[in-house]
Formats: sequence, structure tokens, C-alpha cells
Amino acid sequence: MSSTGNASAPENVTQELRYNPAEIEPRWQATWDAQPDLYAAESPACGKPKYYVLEMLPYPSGQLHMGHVRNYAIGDALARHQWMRGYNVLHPMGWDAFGLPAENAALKNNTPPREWTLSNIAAMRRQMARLGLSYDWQREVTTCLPEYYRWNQWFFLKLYERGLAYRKKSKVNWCPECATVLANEQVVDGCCWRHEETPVQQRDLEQWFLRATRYADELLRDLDKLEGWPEKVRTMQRNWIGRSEGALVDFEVQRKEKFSPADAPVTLRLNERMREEAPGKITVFTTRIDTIYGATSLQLAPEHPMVAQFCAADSVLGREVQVLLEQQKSAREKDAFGTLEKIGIFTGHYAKNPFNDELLPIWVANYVLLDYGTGAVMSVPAHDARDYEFAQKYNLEIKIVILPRRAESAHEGAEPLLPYTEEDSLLINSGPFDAMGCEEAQRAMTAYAAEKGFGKSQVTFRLKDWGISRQRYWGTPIPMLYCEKDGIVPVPEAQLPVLLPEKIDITQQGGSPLSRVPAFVNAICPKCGGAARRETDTMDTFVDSSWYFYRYTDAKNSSAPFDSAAAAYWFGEQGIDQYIGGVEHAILHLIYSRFWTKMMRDLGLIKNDEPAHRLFTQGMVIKNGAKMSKSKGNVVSPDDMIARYGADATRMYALFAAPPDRDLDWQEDGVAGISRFLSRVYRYALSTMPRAASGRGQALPASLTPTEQKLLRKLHQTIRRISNDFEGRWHFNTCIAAIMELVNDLIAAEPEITAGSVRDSVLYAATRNLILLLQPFAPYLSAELWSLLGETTPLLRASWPAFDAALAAEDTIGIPVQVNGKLRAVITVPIGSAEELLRSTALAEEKVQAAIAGKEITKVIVVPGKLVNLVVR
RNA sequence: GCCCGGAUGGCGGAAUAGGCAGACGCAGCGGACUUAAAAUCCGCAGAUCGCAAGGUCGUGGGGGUUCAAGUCCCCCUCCGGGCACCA
Repeated sequence: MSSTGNASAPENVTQELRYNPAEIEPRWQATWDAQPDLYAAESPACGKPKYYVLEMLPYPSGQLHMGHVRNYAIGDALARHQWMRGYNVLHPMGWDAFGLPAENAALKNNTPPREWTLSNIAAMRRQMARLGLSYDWQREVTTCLPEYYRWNQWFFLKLYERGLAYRKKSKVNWCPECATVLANEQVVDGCCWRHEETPVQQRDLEQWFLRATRYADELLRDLDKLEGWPEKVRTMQRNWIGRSEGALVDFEVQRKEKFSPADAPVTLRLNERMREEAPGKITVFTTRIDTIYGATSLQLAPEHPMVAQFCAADSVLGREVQVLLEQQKSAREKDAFGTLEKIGIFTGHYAKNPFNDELLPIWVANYVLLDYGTGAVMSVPAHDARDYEFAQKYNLEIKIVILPRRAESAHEGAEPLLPYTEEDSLLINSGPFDAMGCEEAQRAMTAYAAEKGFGKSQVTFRLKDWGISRQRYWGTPIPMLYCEKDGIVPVPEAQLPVLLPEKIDITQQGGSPLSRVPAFVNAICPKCGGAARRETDTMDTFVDSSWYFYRYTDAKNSSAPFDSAAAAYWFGEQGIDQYIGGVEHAILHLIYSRFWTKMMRDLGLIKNDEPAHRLFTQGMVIKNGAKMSKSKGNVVSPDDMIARYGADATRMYALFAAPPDRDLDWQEDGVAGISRFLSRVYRYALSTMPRAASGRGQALPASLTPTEQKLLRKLHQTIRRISNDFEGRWHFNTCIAAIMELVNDLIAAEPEITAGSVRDSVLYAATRNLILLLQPFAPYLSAELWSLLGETTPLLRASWPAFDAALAAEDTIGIPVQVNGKLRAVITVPIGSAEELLRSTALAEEKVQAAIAGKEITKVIVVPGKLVNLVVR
């Protein structure tokens, strides 16, 4: 120490010796914030292969939660890795900024929705920056701004032109809490998806629909192409689309006087007037036309038009049907529809089975759905579980028309246990179709029906058209006008956007808030120049999120939603390279996005058939075994974690605590553990830094000391593990564990390093590669160490470490030796030892000898490189 | 009811192609440093019997295949999720 007292301190005395993320992280964040191009995607001309990694855009609630942190930590690790692998990476972020919470906040705090939303966005953008996420903010998309939502309107006009958007009155799901309509997809267990306690009501309203069913077949078929999607999501979508092949068959309704009342199982109530009319026909949809000879009644949905016709002439029936409808309605609202007891009412009418001219009683049944198939079914009690239950209750005839194939039937010729529904069966009692197999009969009977003109084959879907009208303020105005003279008139493209008025009172309840803004409602008809009324409903916010990821490719375009060439570059043939988000969007967002992509392809905007080639659904973040929620009081705030442990430790823990596809239990002690690990890295790196830095530019020694060899071997084994995981299964938890092992080995070797048995060039290789491996998971600490190492290349542009198989190779291996399958010894042999050497070494082992003493060796299994097992008796 | 997941130490989890179960971390215990504590470092750590050497048992339960099973096959239990009268 200098005796002069005021001599200058050594250069690095201000260098903190303790890992202090609270100092390191904000310093680097400031550096990064000052470089707007840092994470910018390059132009297609850069010549690098492209990689589009996308995380689902959040709703700007104002607060990131741990689920977001996990989602973005996964995406960020991937993006950083791909950058280092030499890809031109597109990694954007945006805001799903329309929606009800902004309106509720406006009511509560008297803040305009736009202001509230934009300030939330600013807050969340700050949180994301603090986490060190590598987003290209120049491409930010905010869906509530006219620059974005005008293109929703533009798409709507294109859809309308093509007949893909239409208006109809329909029974809709109404959430009294939201005071708006919900799509089928937004009804969960009979309740609103946002208000899990609020039962959805049924209302009749005029609504705008998008013809998603036009793409039903393709949406289903292309699921097979999505091999990079979780099978679970594909299955959920398949079920949701619900394609089934079957046939339509017409049954003629007969005049009542053809039968004597005595034939009818229930008292006929038909009045005289009905006798004069020819009531027409009822078309049923069935997937089991092969069982049609077993039909013993027809069942109609209570809302079926024919039922109304019957009721018009029969007030008793009318009242009974009304009761049925009421029951159904209340059951549906309580989500008890599926468990409702089957109730039927005989209408007094009959219909003729066109295959055998049998007369079947027509019933109204509460288990028949109007909006699936034709709203009418033929009832085959013997071969359908529901029909069987119904027939038992009402004592209807049960006719068996299929039997198990003899060869496979345990009870030959015996009657099958009813209801018997197996398709691998043979027909009986079915006229000319007897002895056919079910599938053969289905083909033959459908062909016969078509030939005779009373039926045809038919494919039916469960998927419905997408109702997008919402009676809310904070959404995209639907660009339509209603004119007394010209009816429904689209807003001309040149007049877009239809701007959402800014100053509006949304405190009143009921109806669309926009309908109370005269300046908005009153418009001029573009056709006749007369007065017109504007549509006051806004679009479902799922419209916004159906195509936002295309906007990222050309986010500032003011003359089109995006440039086709830009989209073609980033989407390529197969779409987004990796999409990451929560499984809760498996149906809603992901099916709408697929529909929108196909629609845009048909508009000629894009070439790809699917939005995303690979999809990853991360697990939930839970705490104490339950999903984090305010009501449970188990919410962990990312801000708190960052304040206490830093962003690196917080994100790294989110990746370490569980494989990313599984649920993750948040334990704060675990974050502390990660923080301790980062401290160890920091301390190790600092203590060896001067020597590591001086090793730059030196070739590795031609011959390595044992310690050097050991360290380089571990290093390259780690590189291999982590590289493989990024390519494959994304088990970042084991990647991080591997880095911990490497660091443990490096620290354990410190005495030897200090003693000089590790040369600077080797230290340099170890430190440099350690930083590179750490970078996707802990960008702040990596940046700090990278700069301390004296590197000048931006870390993100440095190459991912190259794996060297020769350095990673072990020269000896421990081989377990078992006796009768039980481990008795582990022998150390040169790698690649032949079978004979393994056998003799194993037998020579003392412990093995003891275990086999006095016994006869009956078999010796030697698996080179794996184990030796001696079977003794 | 149907369709997917899942079940491994006190806890989170590892074991990628049937071959040493419990990597890595958390919590715990013992020790070092300290006047003391925190921090840090070193060590122990599935259960059980044993002073020890060592033995026995052990991946939700039961059966099976195999020299060898957390891993494959059959049956069952429990937990989570999705769908649910879709004709």
C-alpha cells in the first residue's frame, strides 16, 4: 500500500466483488435502451436464414404476471440462441389492447379507456425492458390504435364482398356481466369465459357472422400438417371442428286419417284441420343409415319448424312444447343441459320410413339439438344409447337390425347386449341389405337413397360460424351502414377507418355505448346520399389477435395491412417458425388465426396455409399447488422478484424449476438458489478474469494437462447437452443444471488453476464459452462478463459455441457389473473396450468374485459400453 | 361417460434407444470462518437393519415380458386438463 495516503487506488477497486444485479442490470439496460436497433430484424437481403419466434401478445392489464415472465423467458432464450446460430431473427411484441377491462376501468376510475390502455402499455413495456427481453420494438403493434384496427375493418369489407361476412338473427350467448354477446368458443361450462360464475343467457339478436364453416374441412385436414403442434391441441381442435360423415334422409309426414287411433301408442290429439293439409317432409341427419330399418320413431328438436307447424294446429301440444323449451333454456343456463332427463312428447303425427314404408311416430324430444345436423333424428333404440334410454322410458318399440359378426361373437346368434353400437357387425331384418357389413351397407343405402331421390350423403360439422358482434365500446367499429332506402351498405374503403369516438359516456348500462353517440351513429349513405345509421356494435377482440403477427412483418404500412413480400419472407411456406403461448388458447385464438390465415391466402395476400409451423404451449405458474390469483392471495409479483434477486435470476428460475411444458410451482427459495448460483459464476469469473482475458488469441496447447483436459471435456459435454436441447425437447431446466455442473467443476478446479496447471488459453476458452452458454438464460450477467473479458463483438452476434467431439470424449468409462441383475461393482475400463476385456475385468473384480463364490455361472451378458451382468445359480 | 396428460426422496425435478434410480437445485443436518450472527466455504443426506463392513427394500397399486423395467405389455387407483345428449 502506498504510504503517501492519497495515491490513486488500483483501477478495479470500484469493481464490485459481490454479484450485485441491482447495479449491473440497470446499467446494461440503459446501454441497451440507447440502441434501438439492437434487436431489430435485418432485411431479407442480409442473406441469413430467417427465424420468426413469437410469443402470444398480452392484454395490457398494466402488470406482467409470472405466466408472462415464463412465456417470454422461453421465447427470449430461443430468440437469443437463434441469433447466435446466425439466423435473421424476428422477435416482436405487441398489445391486445381492445377489450372490456378498459371499459370497466373507465367506469371505476373515470379514466378514458384509451388513456388507461396506453399508460398500461407504457408500464408493461418498461417491465419487459427490465427483464432484458430482446424485442424489436420498432415493430410494436397496438390493436386499439386506428393504424391497426382500420385493417380489421378493411378485412371485414373484403369478407363482406365475398359473402364471408353476413348478418343474421340468431340465438346468442349473452353475458349479463359483460352486457354483450359471446362466441360459442367464449362460453365455458355454460358461463362466461371472463366471469366464471356468471351463467350465459340465451337471447335473440341480429349479429354479424364470419363464415368460418367455409373452411371447416380445410381447418380439419391441415391439422395433420401441423406436426410441430402439441398433439393435445390438435385433438382439441379436431373435436371442436367435429366433422362427421353421414347421410340426409327424407321422411314424408303422413296424414293422420290413414291410421286408426288404436294403432297409436299414445292418444292422438290432432284436430280436424290438420287432416286437410299435406304436412310435407322431415329430413334427418344420421351417421348410421345402416341401422335405418331399426328406426322406430322420429325425434324433432323442440325448435324445429315442423314442430311449430304441428303446434299451430294443436294448442295442447303447443303448451307442452313450450314447457319443454323453458326447461331446456334454464338447463342450458345452468350448464345442466347434458344431464337433463330425456323428455319427449308424441305429436300425434307419423312419418314414413322410405326404406320399408313403415310408419314411425313423430316425437318432440329435448335431447335433440336444433343447430346440429337438421334438428331431426331417426331414433334407433337398439343401436344408439340415447335412443335406447328414451325408448325404455316411453316404452317404444326396439328393433334389432345388426348383429356381431359370428366369428368374433362370443355368444353366437344370441341377441347382443343393448344398446349395441359396434360398426363391425352384420345387418339383419334390413330387406335387401341383409348380411351386409355396416360400412358396406352405409354406402349401399346412401346410394340407394340418392338414386330414389329421398336422400344423399352429407358431411356435418360441429364448428359454427363465428359471431363477432359485441355490444361494447372499446373495440373495432364494424364498418357498416343501415340506410332506409338501400338497406345494409358497407362503408366505402376510402372512408376507413371508421374512428372510434374518443369522448364518450360509457357509464350507462344496456345496449351498445356507441348507439348513444349521435355524431357517430348519424352518417350519410354512400349510395343514395341520404341519412344512414351506423352499425354500433364492435368486433370481438379475437379479430385483432387473428392476424397481428402478420402486421409485425410490416408494422408501419399505411396503405395495406402489410406488404405481401414482407409476409412471404417471414412466413415462408410454413408460417411462424415457433409460436409460444398458453394452452388456454388452444381453441379460441388458434382456430380463429388459422381461419384468418386461410382467408388471407384466398385474398391473395399470403402464400402460407397455416400461421405457425411449430407451437409450444407452456405450463401454468402455480403457487402452493394452486393457480396464482388475487382471490387466493398467492400472487407473486415479477417486480418484487426482480427487485430482490434481479431479472436474470427471476427469468432463469422460471426456466429452471420445471420443464417448460409442465406446470411450475413458484418457490421463492428456488429463486434465491439461482441468485446464489449467479453469484458463484460472477465470483469465479472475476477471480480468473485477468488470466482468461490474456488467453485470448492463443491457440489451445497441443498437449493438455489432466486438469485442462478434464475442464475442456466437461465444457464440451455441456455444449453438446445444451445445443441438443435447443434443437430438440427444450428442457431448459436440465440445460441450466448442466451449466451449474460445469461451474461447479470450474470452481472445484480453482486451486489447480491458481497453481498454474491450467493455461490462460484454456481459461479463456472456458470463460468465453460459459458466457455464451449462459447468454440465452441470463443476458445481463453475460453482458457484464463479456465486457470484462474484453470482448468487443456484440454478444448477440457472437457465434454459438461449437461442439468438439474429440475434446468431449472420455478415455475411460465406468461399467456397472451386476450379478443376477443386482449391482455388485463398477469397473473402470478404456472407452471402447471389447466384450472379452469387459468380461475378464468384471470376473477379476473382488466384489464380483465374492458375489458369485460357490455358484455356477449360467450366462454372461456383456453390452459393450453399457454393462456386464452375470447370471448365476 | 369419452379423449389427453401425470404420479419418482422432506420439496421442485433428473434418468433423450430397456442397462449404475435420485443429476441439478431447494429445504435440512454436521463442520470451518466469526466475539456472535448473516453471508460464504467444506462435508452428509431415499427408507430400513447394522458400531462398522455390508445387507434388505425402493419410481401410485397388482400382474406379465426380459439376463435386466421408472422406461415395454395387461389390469386397477388417484390427481390435473379438455370434450360432453353432436345423432
